[in-house]
Amino acid sequence: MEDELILKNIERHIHLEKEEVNLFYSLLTSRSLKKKAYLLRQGEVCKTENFIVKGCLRMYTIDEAGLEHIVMFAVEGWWASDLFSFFTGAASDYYIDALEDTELLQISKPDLELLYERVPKFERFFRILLQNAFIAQQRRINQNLSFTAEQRYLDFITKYPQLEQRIPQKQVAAYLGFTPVFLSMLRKKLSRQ
Amino acid sequence: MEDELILKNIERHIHLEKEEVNLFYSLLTSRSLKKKAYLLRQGEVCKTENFIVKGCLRMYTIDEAGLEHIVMFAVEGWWASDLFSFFTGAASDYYIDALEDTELLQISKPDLELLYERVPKFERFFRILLQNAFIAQQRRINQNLSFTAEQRYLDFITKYPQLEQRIPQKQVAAYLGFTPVFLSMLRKKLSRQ
DNA sequence: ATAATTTCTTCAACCAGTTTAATTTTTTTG
DNA sequence: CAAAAAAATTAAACTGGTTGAAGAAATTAT
Repeated sequence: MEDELILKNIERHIHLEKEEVNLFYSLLTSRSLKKKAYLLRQGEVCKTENFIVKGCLRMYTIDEAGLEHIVMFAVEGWWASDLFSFFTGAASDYYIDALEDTELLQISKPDLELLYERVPKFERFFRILLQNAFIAQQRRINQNLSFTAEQRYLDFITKYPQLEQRIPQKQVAAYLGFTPVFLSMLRKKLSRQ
Repeated sequence: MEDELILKNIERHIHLEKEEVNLFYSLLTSRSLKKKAYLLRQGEVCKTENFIVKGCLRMYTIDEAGLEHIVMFAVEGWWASDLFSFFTGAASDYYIDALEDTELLQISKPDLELLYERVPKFERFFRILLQNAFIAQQRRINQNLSFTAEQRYLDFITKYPQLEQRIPQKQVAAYLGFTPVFLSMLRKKLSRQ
């Protein structure tokens, strides 16, 4: 089943009884997104936490010049949502859309709160999720400060293995913070050595 | 009293009874750091959450080339610590030191856990703290991608008002991700217009 | 106070990454 | 499978930000 992936993901951090698993499953909604379909748009409130069963999402902004800047990618086994908007109920600054046909499992905020009440250890799990997201961001800030474009690209390849093969290169450039043209030059240079 | 600042900070998010305040105060330790003194070094575990009563700290890394890159500043009324190391018990990648003589209020992890047990709503407060730190980081990643150096500098001035007057300019440059020389040129250019 | 150290400024040469635009390759669509 | 659209490559001119070096200003230590 598809559900196995999400269960494995959760049981890396907390152990669940069979009934607790059943309750959790009963609160999940599955959803499909076609490639290019939006899960969230700027100005909307992010109402769900989304676990990716299959496919790939990106979260991004559009700057004044109309350029897209990608804050995160999420593939199978990852959670994707604007946690800020989800937690606070504020309008999101971000878009989230699908780079491939994608299947999700979603849990809404009221259902999550119900879950916390019935199975408090889920609170622990979602706190760990936030912590991990925090750490990943801190790492990225630091790398943007201390790495060259080339180092960032090489790090990207190892951090998101295979992803480069699945998505357009211009998306990689929009994540790394330089132009597609420059990425193309970089790749050429690296392939020569 | 110095304690008023930390109480105000907390009561922005949760309301406390007198006894709860007293318990909280009893778990705080105050500490002074002379300018240039370290609160945390790379490789150490961050054992406390630190509230700044007076002064200024910075959290930074040193890259292979020996350059310092500042991940955050923290002034009066802010919390500073390596949350990752604090939560997980892992060795920190960061240094934290004082840019001015600084006075802190500290709470250790065991005491924080005691506090959570006795006054569960503190759990809420520290979760909000993590959320806010998360949001601030997300904003910074996005700005590093979509803003020019000049925009980032102007944004810095409004986000950390007066801080530029308190610390050496080279620290500002190490935060913004460019050289002190370039910052000097930027300031000259901006003062002319 | 004076000396020593750190920080800031200025300038010129330089380099990493951008821009624009033309061409080719790949992917998507009917 | 053909046509259209999107993405990738290449090259040349350009710009934002760096480097190194030298002097001036400010801070710190004695």
